[in-house]
Amino acid sequence: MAKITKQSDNFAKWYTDVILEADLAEYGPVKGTMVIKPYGYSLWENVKDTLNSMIKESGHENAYFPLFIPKSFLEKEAKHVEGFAKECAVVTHSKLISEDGVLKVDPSSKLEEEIIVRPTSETIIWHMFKKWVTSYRDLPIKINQWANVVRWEMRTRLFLRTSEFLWQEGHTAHATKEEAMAETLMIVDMYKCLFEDHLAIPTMIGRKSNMERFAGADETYSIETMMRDKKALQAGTSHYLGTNFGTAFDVKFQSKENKEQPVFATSWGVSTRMIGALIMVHGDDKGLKIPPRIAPHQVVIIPINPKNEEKEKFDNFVDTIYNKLKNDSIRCSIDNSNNSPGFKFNNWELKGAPLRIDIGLKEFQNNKVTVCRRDTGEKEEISPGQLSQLSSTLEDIQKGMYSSASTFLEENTFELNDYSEFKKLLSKENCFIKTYWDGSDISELKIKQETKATIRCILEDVNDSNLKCIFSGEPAKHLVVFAKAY
RNA sequence: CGGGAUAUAGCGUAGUCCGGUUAGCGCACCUCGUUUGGGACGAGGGGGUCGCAGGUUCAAAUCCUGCUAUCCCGACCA
Repeated sequence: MAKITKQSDNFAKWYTDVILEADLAEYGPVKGTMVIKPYGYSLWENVKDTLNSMIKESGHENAYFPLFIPKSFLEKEAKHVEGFAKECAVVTHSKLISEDGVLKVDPSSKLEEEIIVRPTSETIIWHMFKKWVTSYRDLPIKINQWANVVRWEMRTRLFLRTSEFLWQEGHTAHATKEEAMAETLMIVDMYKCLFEDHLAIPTMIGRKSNMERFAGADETYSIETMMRDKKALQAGTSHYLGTNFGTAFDVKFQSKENKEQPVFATSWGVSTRMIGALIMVHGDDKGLKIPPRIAPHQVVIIPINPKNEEKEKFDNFVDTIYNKLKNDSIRCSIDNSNNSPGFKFNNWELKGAPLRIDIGLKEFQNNKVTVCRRDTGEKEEISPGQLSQLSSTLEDIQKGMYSSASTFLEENTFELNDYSEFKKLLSKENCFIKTYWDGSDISELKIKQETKATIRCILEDVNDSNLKCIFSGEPAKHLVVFAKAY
């Protein structure tokens, strides 16, 4: 049977093994594409549903904008062009001709204007916002869309970087800078809550440096997370776009005072990449470990009755247990597959189900069930009457997963301000390093070239002449966190 | 976009150097039986345009040419 590579042997291989073996996803026929299988998709759906209600509760409305974007739209915002030009799928023709069963592009169907498959939707959305905004009464507009986008990446990995991925992209338009900035920050908090409370993933949050900022943003805030191999993964971003897109698409509004004013923008998103984070933050050598709140199966029941003794009564007993859990709103399923118990135990550990309930003849006769925790491996016999405590066990697992991930992040985050120590530490192991930086591109670039570590985010600004940049020794402007990143 | 490797059943592979039976094996699958508390076992069975297109030859998975795709490593990126 399939065994997965140990994390310590080859973390990258472990990651791929887990995804394929746990049946989350598999490779699509076109390079960089991925089929998200039912188990992986239901995981995504649970996250999506949670986030979707947060988005709606915070006053946003869902809408849908087209996949196809005229090439000319992308040209309108200079930095945006620069950022995305190198990774766009382009539609140039609309017809194929069949020659002896071989399909060829019909040259006569060449498009007047080439069409871009959206790498993100700012341009098409701001094109529409121009039509929608004339007065201060039209603002703010707070739109979100769940969509797929395409970025033609050189190097791809399941969930982390695929040519096509699923995400949510929020786009808002505001009358003032303050309001847009407040929106940007509110979203950061929303993502923080999603990651910490639901995915049990601790975060490190801050602004991006010039070099790492989103193409077309004035400020990018990012949600940084630490994987088990101690590399950083940017798991979500929220951008303050200033008036860049408003200006590029000529969107203006008339104020109460009848003055023409520019429109301020934000955009923000999290993608299926977050599933990658989930895998790499919690997984172990047995496989996935999914936090109860988003687990497709919170409890899996494994009946063990090889000889079908007292079949009817036994099955009724199992059903009773199942129904009790259902009534407690626990996502629960019974594994009646033809596999041996041993296989099922391993398989559900691989798939990361938080709790397992074994019911054999032994339990049946004693009116008990055996509960086994994925996180600790602990087994406990309880009576059916005690099943109601499982909801709190699940919460306990959820909290435990968050706190152990938190401890891991803390234990592997160091504060230092000596460059030779910095280099020594990073050459030895991956980690997060908090340190001071002078804010210059040159220092950042040099550090990246020498250590491969990048500024993940700016934690805070500093104004103290005693604090010096770790690289240049010049007065420091920011406290930042460095790490090697995915 | 550079460097490397690979392409044989659903998956993993042997065979390729040195052309020659009906392309072999493991896993998975199907049937039957025995099993089942930490990845069960036996017997039987089905499944292959050997990546694609040409060429050499009496004969090509094997040699030659071209193409395509994927994987790994770098540069770039959510």
